[in-house]
Amino acid sequence: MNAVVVQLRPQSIDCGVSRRETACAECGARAFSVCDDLAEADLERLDSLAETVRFAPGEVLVREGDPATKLFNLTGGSARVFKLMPDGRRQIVGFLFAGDFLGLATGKTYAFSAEAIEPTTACRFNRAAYRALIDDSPALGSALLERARHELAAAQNQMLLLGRKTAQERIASFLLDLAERDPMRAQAPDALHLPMTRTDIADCLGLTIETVSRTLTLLKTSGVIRMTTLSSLELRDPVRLREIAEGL
Amino acid sequence: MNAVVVQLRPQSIDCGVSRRETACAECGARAFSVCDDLAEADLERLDSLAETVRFAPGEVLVREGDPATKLFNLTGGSARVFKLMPDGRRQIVGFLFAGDFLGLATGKTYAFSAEAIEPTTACRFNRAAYRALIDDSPALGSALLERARHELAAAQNQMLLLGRKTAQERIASFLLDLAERDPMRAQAPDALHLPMTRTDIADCLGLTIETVSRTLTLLKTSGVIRMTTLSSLELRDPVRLREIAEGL
DNA sequence: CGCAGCCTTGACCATTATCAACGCTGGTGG
DNA sequence: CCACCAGCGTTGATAATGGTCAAGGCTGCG
Repeated sequence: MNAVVVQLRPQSIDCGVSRRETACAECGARAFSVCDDLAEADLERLDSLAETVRFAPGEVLVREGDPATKLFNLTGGSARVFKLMPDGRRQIVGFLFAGDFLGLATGKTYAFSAEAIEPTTACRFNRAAYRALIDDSPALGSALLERARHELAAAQNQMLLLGRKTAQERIASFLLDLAERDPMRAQAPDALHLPMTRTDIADCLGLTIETVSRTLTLLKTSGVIRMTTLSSLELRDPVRLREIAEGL
Repeated sequence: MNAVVVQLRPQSIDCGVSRRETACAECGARAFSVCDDLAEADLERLDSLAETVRFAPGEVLVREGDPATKLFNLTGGSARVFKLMPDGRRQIVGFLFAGDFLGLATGKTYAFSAEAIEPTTACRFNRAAYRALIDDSPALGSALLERARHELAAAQNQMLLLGRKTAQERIASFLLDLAERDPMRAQAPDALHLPMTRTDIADCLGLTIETVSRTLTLLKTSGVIRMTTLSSLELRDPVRLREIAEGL
């Protein structure tokens, strides 16, 4: 397979993994090329651009306001992307998992911070060199544009969630979203791993940890979900959960 | 000026206005080319793709769920872009003004609806043909990617607003945002036109019309703004307004 | 001039935030 | 190996922000 750009899971295009890393152990089965027509020279350039980096939990990938010199492509683990207000209020604008790209929304400086949640590995690129490569390769450019479209659509869904949904609807939407975006480690169908803390979930959904906790208890009590441990649960009634998420 | 892509105002790249329309009366002074290197053949293609359309207030430009066959570029007036929940709850994900592009976040079907607020004119394109042109023209593609970046960054700011700001902070942010995005019709500096209804503002900020009204009254009373008519106001203390928006 | 639609204001209510206490759990050191 | 401690999560009581319901006032158009 001669592909720099691989799809690690549905609707998640990895635009950074170099050839050596294409056969990712975890997700190799799903990986397929969406960008076969890159020239050998481009592949060499990408290889020379990329470096593999590791982050411990809590470690900073990028900091809001810093000059945006690097782009990242998560190859393992997970990260939170967030914005802060001067008084410390935090809004998590997204979680990243293996295959997700960090830096699409980035201009001269980062408009958000990002931290690893778990031990995390990523492919790091020099932004300027990467952009030069995009300009040379229309296929890579349109793949990125496609990804930006998905992120924008996801952002609009999140606006609907934050602006108009109740606490229960938010939690239900969040769980379904997570199940769809991070199916890699599902041991069983409808099993779900929550690498992030309750505080992270609260800051993503515009709630407090208490409300998150109470709402999870509510869903648990009504039999829609079952919590196996603090960080893993089971969607016992995904259909009902979807109805709740949509406000039905 | 040989430019299909013109910048109508800072950070707003018009990727659709054909040559004939480049010298827009309202904003001609600010327009400049960001995409000079399009071939004459591409210009002809764009011309043949584009058609000018008019919308009366309330008229639908696109409807959520419909096949996405058209893209739009507003050349005058304004529009609201929104998502609906089954029970009618509405979230406005953005307002569009002259020079704004509609359809960036669009895949096979529209993920949002859009309606004209005022009498509105737009340049309409066939999506498939437009995408083909993008593939042929790297400059146009990267201009679109750049625009997608800005929209994504704006979406993240809106998430912070919806998830973590108080009613007063939301209104202040909204007014400042509007002042920045729609400076065209400013008669005086810090004068501001509100083409949308209170309901629109509420549905954009995740509030009710009553809260919007009360909060505007509050800002009026504290002397930060002054309302000239229902749909136009004056930012009397932009610095203080900014502080309020940031939660200081 | 009158009406319809939108906006404002007021009174009351509810969802969620805040404050507080307690419990679980995993890691560390005795 | 067990016990303690720190950090995170849960639960409860109370409070507040913003929502709901209701009435009245502009305003612009016919």
